[in-house]
Amino acid sequence: MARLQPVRGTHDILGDKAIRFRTIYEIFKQVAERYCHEEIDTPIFEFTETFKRTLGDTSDVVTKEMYTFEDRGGEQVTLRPEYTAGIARAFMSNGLQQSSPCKFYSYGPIFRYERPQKGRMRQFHQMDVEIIGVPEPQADIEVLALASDLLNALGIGAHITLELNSLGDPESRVAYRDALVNYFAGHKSKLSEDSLKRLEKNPLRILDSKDEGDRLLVENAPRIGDYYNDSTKKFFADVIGGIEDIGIKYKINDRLVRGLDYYCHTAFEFTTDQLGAQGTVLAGGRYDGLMEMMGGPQTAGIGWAAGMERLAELISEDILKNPQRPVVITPVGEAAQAPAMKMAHDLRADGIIVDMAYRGNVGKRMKRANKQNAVYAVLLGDEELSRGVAMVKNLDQGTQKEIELAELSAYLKGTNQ
RNA sequence: GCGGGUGUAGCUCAGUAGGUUAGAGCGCCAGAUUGUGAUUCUGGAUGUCGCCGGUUCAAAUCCGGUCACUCGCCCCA
Repeated sequence: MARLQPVRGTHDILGDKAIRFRTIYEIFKQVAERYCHEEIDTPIFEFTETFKRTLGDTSDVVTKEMYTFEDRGGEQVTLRPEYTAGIARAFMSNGLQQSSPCKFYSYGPIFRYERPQKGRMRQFHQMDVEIIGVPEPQADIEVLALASDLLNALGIGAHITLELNSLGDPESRVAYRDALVNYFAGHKSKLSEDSLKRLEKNPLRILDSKDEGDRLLVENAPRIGDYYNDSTKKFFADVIGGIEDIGIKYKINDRLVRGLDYYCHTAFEFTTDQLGAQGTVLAGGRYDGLMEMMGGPQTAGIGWAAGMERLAELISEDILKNPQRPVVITPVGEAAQAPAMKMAHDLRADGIIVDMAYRGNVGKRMKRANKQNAVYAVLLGDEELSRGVAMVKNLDQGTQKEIELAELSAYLKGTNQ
């Protein structure tokens, strides 16, 4: 048994989970296309450099969470730990500056070597949305509207809050960062061990520390809003005004931050209190500095990613489509086997969902039909064959009726609705 | 990477002053009913008690290690 275990932090998606994933994806696709986003599917691995460059050498994701290996040609490659870097790379590789702005959506597996817990896997799945090449706040508004529409379409809007912040333009952000480092450096003795490290690597992160002592310090820490310059203020006001006009509820959280340098302006998280410690269900922000950092031309970008596993836990039963019920063909006797297979094939060609009752006596086969949640069982034996009919039993009503083989498809379709 | 909890049948779980053959419900299989399911009745199989080692006359039970799951921290969707 030991060796038949899935690798730690991975899971098989089947049954109810598969239905949930598919339902969510279909709704996502529908909503995204309504916003004129196009599908993009980038490779699940890239040169390690692509992620190192963009995420920075000090981030946790790069230093300890990446699945990196050398391929047979000696290249260092990494299973994608996030979407944005790969899509930005694709944007440049394909010369899409020419057709900018671009709006993308994508869905697939993401890999991070983390300690698994509820709502956190090593291979997990994200839906992703990006708008590239639009520096205007309209992109921020649209991307937030898309997120909000998606969560509402999934029926979980009521359990989720949008937390919103602006990290400002580079000038504002640098000014704030300096003020913050300055402030915390003056209180080093009261900072938690984790936050002392953050002070070096990622001072903004101290703001969302869960340590009690840190929180007291954070209370009196400088507020980012006080460091916005005029253009940042205007940009943020435009975003807020835009989502208010649309009727999206939000909460300003000036401690919501992003560690990486290429982030600017809008940062947001849609969170829930129903998933334990992993409350963020969808998160994103603006990354106008990213392309430059990757060696391309300065290009604006904004996007978000949503965690499939977390959403799948939240959505309620009633948005799940019931699987369509099949017709089950039950041959009786050796002579009926081949004609039954042929019948199944013909009915399927007509678009009817058909399964076979493979073995056993009639009782066994009926049992199987029932277990398959079939609408009808179609009995085909010597007697029926000789007369060119099939016995069609309605399993819900327990009634049955002989149908001419030529009429069978039409009969099943006609009453199937 | 750090700390806590848990690991017994396919599933949900009983089972500790260590003691003979390890249990229940659900599910599964078979029969009652060899041309009629879902109900009912009868019967059956569930298993290296996560794995390895130690203590003991004796370990599912106690101890150590290990693996997995789980909750939290870090980080993040």
